[in-house]
Amino acid sequence: MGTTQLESVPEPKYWHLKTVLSDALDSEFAVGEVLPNERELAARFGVARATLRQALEQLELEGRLQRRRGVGTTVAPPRVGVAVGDYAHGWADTSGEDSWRTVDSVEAVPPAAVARLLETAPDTPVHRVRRTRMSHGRPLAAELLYVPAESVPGLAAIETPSGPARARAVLRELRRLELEGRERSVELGSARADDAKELDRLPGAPVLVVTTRYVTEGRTAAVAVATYRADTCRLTFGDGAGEELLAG
Amino acid sequence: MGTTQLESVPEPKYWHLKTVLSDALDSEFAVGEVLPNERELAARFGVARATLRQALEQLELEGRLQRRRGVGTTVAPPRVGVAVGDYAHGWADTSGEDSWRTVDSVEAVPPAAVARLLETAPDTPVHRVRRTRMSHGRPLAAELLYVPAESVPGLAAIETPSGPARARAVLRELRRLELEGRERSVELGSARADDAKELDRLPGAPVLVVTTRYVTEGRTAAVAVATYRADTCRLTFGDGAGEELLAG
DNA sequence: CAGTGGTCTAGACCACTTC
DNA sequence: AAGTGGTCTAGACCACTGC
Repeated sequence: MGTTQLESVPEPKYWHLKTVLSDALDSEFAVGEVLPNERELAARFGVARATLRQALEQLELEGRLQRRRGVGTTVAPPRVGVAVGDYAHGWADTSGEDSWRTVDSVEAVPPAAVARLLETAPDTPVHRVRRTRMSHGRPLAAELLYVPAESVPGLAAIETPSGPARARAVLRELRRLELEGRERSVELGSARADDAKELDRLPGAPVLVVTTRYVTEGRTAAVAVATYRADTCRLTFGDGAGEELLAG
Repeated sequence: MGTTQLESVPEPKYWHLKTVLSDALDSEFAVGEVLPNERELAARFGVARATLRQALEQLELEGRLQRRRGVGTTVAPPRVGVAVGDYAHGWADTSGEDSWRTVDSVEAVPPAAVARLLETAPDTPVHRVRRTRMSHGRPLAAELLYVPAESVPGLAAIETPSGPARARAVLRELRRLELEGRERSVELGSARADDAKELDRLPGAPVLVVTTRYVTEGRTAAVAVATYRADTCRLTFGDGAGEELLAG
């Protein structure tokens, strides 16, 4: 009766390590503070560096740590609440601390999955506008906005065919459409090389992929695929009633 | 002039491996098919098993593969589109292929973050209803619903204090409230041990954490924290206009 | 340049599922 | 008992940052 089933299911070392580190972060470290390097931490806990890294990886995934090659591991600030889909009525570049930066626009054939949403034939090129979402000077998200030519009929063919000016022209035309609704999905992905670069992360970094389908007159006017840094972002979706407590 | 800068930025082996495997999955494997085991794959590609595993991990994160200890690695079906927040008006257990299963309810002190949202004092116990969301017989999500006593005043104190019957009683009372709105956030997390068990995954598995705050009469009526399997789920958010193409 | 995190190896053993 | 994926080790070298 006295046998209390101690450690009959021993948890993995890296899991226990993660708990210990997590508690230490709460009590002994301030946001921004740098941790001892991996080799020292591993030695201090008496584990191999790979095991220690497994624990750090989890904590980074949860947004508790930030690791940068050549620099070190620092305590991350709490995740930012990022409102998706509340940037006023469409595609305006807002200003201030949280804003979209329009990069450029090119003609391109969208990936098959996007073409399906756009209801265009698989090889039809469309306008592809690249934007970056910044907050307090740091990149939050990289977005590719796919716009079929039919959605922006007013676009003069003579204008410059690519680059930032073209991108703004596409957005300007898009803003004239009346939206009937939006449809969104969120899933986990890993950053492609180009997105990773914009997000200041390594390729393969975990991202939240937000796919938005904009509907007008029963058609799909445009499709946006935005990849948000999963380590730093908490996506918030309001439905208009009341202040956004969650966005805190 | 002829020097075309080949491989001046060599990509990591596991990254290249991932690409190769991903292509192979598209062209040579069917959904549900089992791959050769890790030791053999590693040998076949001439890399260490750890390196191969790094590639497999990424593919699993992207929902391309499913790995089960003692069984093997299989090709995963495309992610399910899961509608969050469309289960008809509140907390009804829907039936059919996609449904919530109410597990139980206990009195418990919510985590600090939840207490803050509920606007209750940190140590106030509340009703905690546990539910599981199933689709086609497989677990999609595990949810903890926190309901302050004030939100369900009609709850008779004499009823059984915990268990499934109590859980249903709480939900029944909750359904009488008129909701003014909902506020949602989505972020990446890793499964706690208890959630992992319900989701049929190992602890630490990547999950999408959906936090919902239900508002009524300016107050927070309840807070739900649902953890969805990130490997199998794509969360969809409609806003009511038109069919859900993304839910595919 | 020194110091950091990122990649990679070649092994070992463990936990779990299946037969 | 055999076979799978999961954990862990002790090393090595690479890529990047900052002084």
